[in-house]
Amino acid sequence: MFDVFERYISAKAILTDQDLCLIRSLSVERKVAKREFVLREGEIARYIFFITRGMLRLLRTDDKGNEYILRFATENNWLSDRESYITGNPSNAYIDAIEDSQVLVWDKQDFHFLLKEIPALKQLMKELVGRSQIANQNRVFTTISGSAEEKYFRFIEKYPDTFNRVPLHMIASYIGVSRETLSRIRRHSVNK
Amino acid sequence: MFDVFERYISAKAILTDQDLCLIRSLSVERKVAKREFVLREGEIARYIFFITRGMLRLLRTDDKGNEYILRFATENNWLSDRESYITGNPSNAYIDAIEDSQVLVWDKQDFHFLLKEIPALKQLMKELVGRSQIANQNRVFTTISGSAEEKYFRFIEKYPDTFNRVPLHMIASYIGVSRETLSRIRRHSVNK
DNA sequence: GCCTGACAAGGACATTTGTCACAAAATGCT
DNA sequence: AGCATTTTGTGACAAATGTCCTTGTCAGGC
Repeated sequence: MFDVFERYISAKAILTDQDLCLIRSLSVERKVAKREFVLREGEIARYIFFITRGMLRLLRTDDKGNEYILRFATENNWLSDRESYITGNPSNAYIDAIEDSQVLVWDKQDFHFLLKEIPALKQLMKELVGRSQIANQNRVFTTISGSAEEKYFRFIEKYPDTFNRVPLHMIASYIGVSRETLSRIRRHSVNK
Repeated sequence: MFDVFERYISAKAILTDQDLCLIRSLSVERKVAKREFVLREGEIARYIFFITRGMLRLLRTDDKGNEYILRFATENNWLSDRESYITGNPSNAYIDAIEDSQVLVWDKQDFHFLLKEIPALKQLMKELVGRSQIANQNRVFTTISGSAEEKYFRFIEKYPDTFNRVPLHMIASYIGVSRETLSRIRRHSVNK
């Protein structure tokens, strides 16, 4: 399981064998079954995850119990609830697996230690934060502009792999429309 | 003008007089008139702004020419188009002033130099990036959940000061509804 | 192999929201 | 003060979307 991570990190940062060893020594390998939660609302996000296999999602619920997916995360991606992770406050989000998955887990303290010891890792994380800023900005724009139909097709265009792996109602929940609306959109676009 | 910044930065980071001098020496003071642009689509964001007075906005347009406001930025806030600033690609956003404003401007290269020279500044910017991640995440959630009415009242609750300073159609453009819808919401809520 | 639950689709209807057109009020500028 | 522009509100209508409900299919668990 760690070798997936090793390939990833070696392509993104220049690390010594010692660095890798250190990172590995503080990591925990974990399997997460489909529908299993690794973070629940009210808990504090003490861990950062790297997905080596499968797919997880970050989601929130409103007062009526509706789910809103904030992020799909697949292999070779990092995941945590940033808000709780950074602030140390109880999370208002959930993380669970959409497919049977395998993840590497680091404790926040340990990871912080790694960042201090391994500048290349720190640099990589910084780059990723920058990218996530950009992605979030673009998502905000996508979400406030355009119709449900546009959002749907933009999603397919941008995340074709994810689109083919998750049920439609989750895509509805990601773009912020009801699943019935998504059904309608699909029906109408068949005719075209 | 610089004294506003000085008060801000002194409250947020521990800097020596030399640090401050250095920061100041690389800054440019600039007035921005209401409706004046400091960044246009297609330009590269080479500067980072700190607002000492007034209010600016970051916005994008769609193919139909509709405006979507991504961010309101008031006194004591930093502003740039992160995407263009980070990637160096032409921006797909605009920045202009909503009120007559005063800003401090740093060239990207210069600012990068400052970050290298002044760890406390680097640390501060890192914190701000973290907060913007959280804010963006929350905005995505707010935007995909709830009705126009909910979004409107959540905006007022969250940004009462901004609400009182900007025209309503800009709030509509921020939360992603038409201004007519906002008018309706206001009319109905008067009766309550 | 059967049964349950998850998933997708569809119809019917209510509600929300967008669009267009116009008017009133407020504001800024000279 | 007077004029132009901006801002806000409103009505009428169409379109989009949500909600509730039923149905059918399919896959996984036992």
